[in-house]
Amino acid sequence: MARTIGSHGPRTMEAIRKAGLKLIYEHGFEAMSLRQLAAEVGIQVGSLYNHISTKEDLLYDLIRTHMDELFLQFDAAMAAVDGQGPEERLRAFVAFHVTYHIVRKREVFIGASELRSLEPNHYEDIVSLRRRYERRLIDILDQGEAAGLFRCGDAHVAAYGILSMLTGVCTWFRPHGRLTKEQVIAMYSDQVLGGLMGPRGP
Amino acid sequence: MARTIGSHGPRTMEAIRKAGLKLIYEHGFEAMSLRQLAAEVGIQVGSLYNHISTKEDLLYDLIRTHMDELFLQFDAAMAAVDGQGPEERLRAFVAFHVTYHIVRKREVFIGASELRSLEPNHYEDIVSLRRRYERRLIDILDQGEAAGLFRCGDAHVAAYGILSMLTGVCTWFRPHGRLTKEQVIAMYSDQVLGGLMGPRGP
Amino acid sequence: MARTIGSHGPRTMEAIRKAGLKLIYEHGFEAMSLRQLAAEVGIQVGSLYNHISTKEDLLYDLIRTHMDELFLQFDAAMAAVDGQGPEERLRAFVAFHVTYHIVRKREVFIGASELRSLEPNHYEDIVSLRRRYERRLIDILDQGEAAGLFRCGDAHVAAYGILSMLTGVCTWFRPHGRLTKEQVIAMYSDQVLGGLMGPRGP
Amino acid sequence: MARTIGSHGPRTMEAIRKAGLKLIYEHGFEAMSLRQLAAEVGIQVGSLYNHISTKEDLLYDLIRTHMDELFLQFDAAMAAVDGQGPEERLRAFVAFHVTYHIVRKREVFIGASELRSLEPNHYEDIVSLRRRYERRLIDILDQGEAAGLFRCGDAHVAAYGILSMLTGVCTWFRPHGRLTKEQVIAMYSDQVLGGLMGPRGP
DNA sequence: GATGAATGAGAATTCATTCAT
DNA sequence: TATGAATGAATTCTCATTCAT
Repeated sequence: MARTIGSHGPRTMEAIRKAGLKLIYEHGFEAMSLRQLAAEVGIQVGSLYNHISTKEDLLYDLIRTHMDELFLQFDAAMAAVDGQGPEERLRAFVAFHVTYHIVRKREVFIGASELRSLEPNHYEDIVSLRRRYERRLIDILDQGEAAGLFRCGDAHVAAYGILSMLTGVCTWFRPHGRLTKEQVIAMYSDQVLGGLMGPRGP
Repeated sequence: MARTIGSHGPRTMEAIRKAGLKLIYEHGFEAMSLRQLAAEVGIQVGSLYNHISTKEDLLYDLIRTHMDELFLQFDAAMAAVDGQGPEERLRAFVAFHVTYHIVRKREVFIGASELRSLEPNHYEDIVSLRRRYERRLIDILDQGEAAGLFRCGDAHVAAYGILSMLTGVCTWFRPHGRLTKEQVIAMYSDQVLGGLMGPRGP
Repeated sequence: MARTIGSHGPRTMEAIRKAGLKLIYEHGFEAMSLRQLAAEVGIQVGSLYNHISTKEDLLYDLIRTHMDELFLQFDAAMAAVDGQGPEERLRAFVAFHVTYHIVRKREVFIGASELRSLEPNHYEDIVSLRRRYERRLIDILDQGEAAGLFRCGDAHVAAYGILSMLTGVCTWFRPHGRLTKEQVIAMYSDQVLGGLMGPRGP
Repeated sequence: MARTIGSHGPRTMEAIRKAGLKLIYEHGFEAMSLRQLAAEVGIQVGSLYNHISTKEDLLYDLIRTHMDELFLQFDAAMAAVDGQGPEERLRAFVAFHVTYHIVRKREVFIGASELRSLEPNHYEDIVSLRRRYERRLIDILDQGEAAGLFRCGDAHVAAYGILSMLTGVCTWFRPHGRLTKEQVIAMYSDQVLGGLMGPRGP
């Protein structure tokens, strides 16, 4: 007998993506079995293959979609400070990055920790998108440096440091914890700005 | 850990640890098979069990050893600034943390990304060590805050941010890259100190 | 066979038979998947079942059709030498068999090598048709033996040998190769006739 | 718990080869599952992989071993007629080929019908051995033709015909059937020799 | 200590087939 | 008739682990 009633094609695919996101986040991509995934979705293992072509392909799909969304939301967020100075733009970047990494913490975590499991082509694709995103921050730092506002030392290294610091929130931030998202953003904005504009060492 | 006394026993165990470190770093713990490991060491799979009791046990051994080493070296490094002020101690912390994370980048990476694969007991053990290490930094921040030197907002969150930023070096730092380790330490020291002592936002 | 009446039904069924013939010849029946078959035809897998009832059923249909055609053409070919002597009839048999096995090499190949995959009933059906065909040759040999023309030793065994020899052409004959079909027929006629009428061993 | 008592390594491998030969002959390579094979041997499926590296590899091993044996026995058989004339050598060839194809009918059958399932490299390897074997017969025919004894028409085509005829015995010969192996050899020797030395067509 | 052969569970993937739309 | 999504059993192969030798 075929087909349980309900759950049409697109709906099933959406369920697979959702379940995949959850399970990969919780157990890691290698550790997640398609058995688990199918069970979570409520279909048979073989039925997965009506929607995905490969386990790796699901991973790529999730990460790629996340990267696309990242750029989409980034552009929207930065549009609000278009034409403004490097300080305002850096503050906007911090606010956006922290927000996105809190709201999409699972996508973000997977997108950073499971790259190893991508096929070479897919790997290259994602890595180049990540570089392009880093570049966005580096550009802001360069502008700030050019304007005599920031002292970065090295814009690339400063950017890596800032990104690492901000991205960390997806690890420890708890929605109803001691601090609100806004407080964290305020703190980290000060810390980042202070780091680039503050006093130099001994 | 199943360290067995014998003729070339310790030597073999050391080879297993070395190979395990390499393979787990390269492929991830789940993705590394004991067959690969045995091949890398140059023995048969079955022989591994004369030295380890479990695959998971090897992972725990590697991480635990790394944590012990971390504390050992931390204590040695901080002894040099014993009795000095928070700023000197924070600079010493930055220097130590960056150095360790560059030199032991594989241990550090595994110790952060493969915790998921530990048994509950082992997991708790390592996580509490990590918390204890974080605590060391938080203490410095607290002292700086108490002394009116630092404005952290929230010492825990500030510490997480600093740790994330500094730990990032194990991902991107290349020994013969554009910047030396010392330059990176100088930059990040300024950035961290500036972040805590610099101007506040709008 | 599940030939369904309809608009482009027969055309689709013909396409399925053609594609099936090709794929089974190339990969073997077990190795051919219905997915491959559907793709070759240009429809979806499920749609195949509007035309066939079973994978095995398609195989039987192909082989059975081939056997029917074999007898049809055999009768037509032998009608031309009706009433003539065993030698002429044997030459006609050789010419017919070689021709058919060159022209229909895929059907012939499948009809010999994929019998194993037929259901018991279908298997019996085809095997009995094959025996009936062999019988046609044995009859000719018997007549030649009775007429004092041939010395077969054992008509069955002689027939098996002749059939094997002639059937072999479907394996190695290439349409534009060194020899024409007519040359092969001439050679093999001589060889077969010589074998039955030639000198006896030591 | 590991290992059932008995059945050491080489013995197990021999059992696998024997069971593989039987099952592939009976069901075909594609249709034989490793489940079946393991069950026939009396071990678990996974244990097969202590002895073979791949299902295809087992097939290659069986066929390659058969080809090696074929040449070994061929050389031994032909040594007995070394230095004799083409007629004696052809009779020896017929006797050898028929005998081998009766005694090793399963190896022979597999070696002809399952080539499709070999990897390209393995396929090439076996096909070239088969060509080399055909060459042995062609050489005899060429010598007979040169000596004015045989009229082949085309030595290659004649050889293919002879090989097909003789090889056929592995399909229909039954050890305790109507004819003994010796009778079949005698008949086919006459038929082959007659075919090459007998009268030419109309 | 090392080896090689075993286990049994589990991996991803493919298969023929069904059927509501 | 065709489609797409489902089933459930089967496929080859890999895994960590055990243990007699």
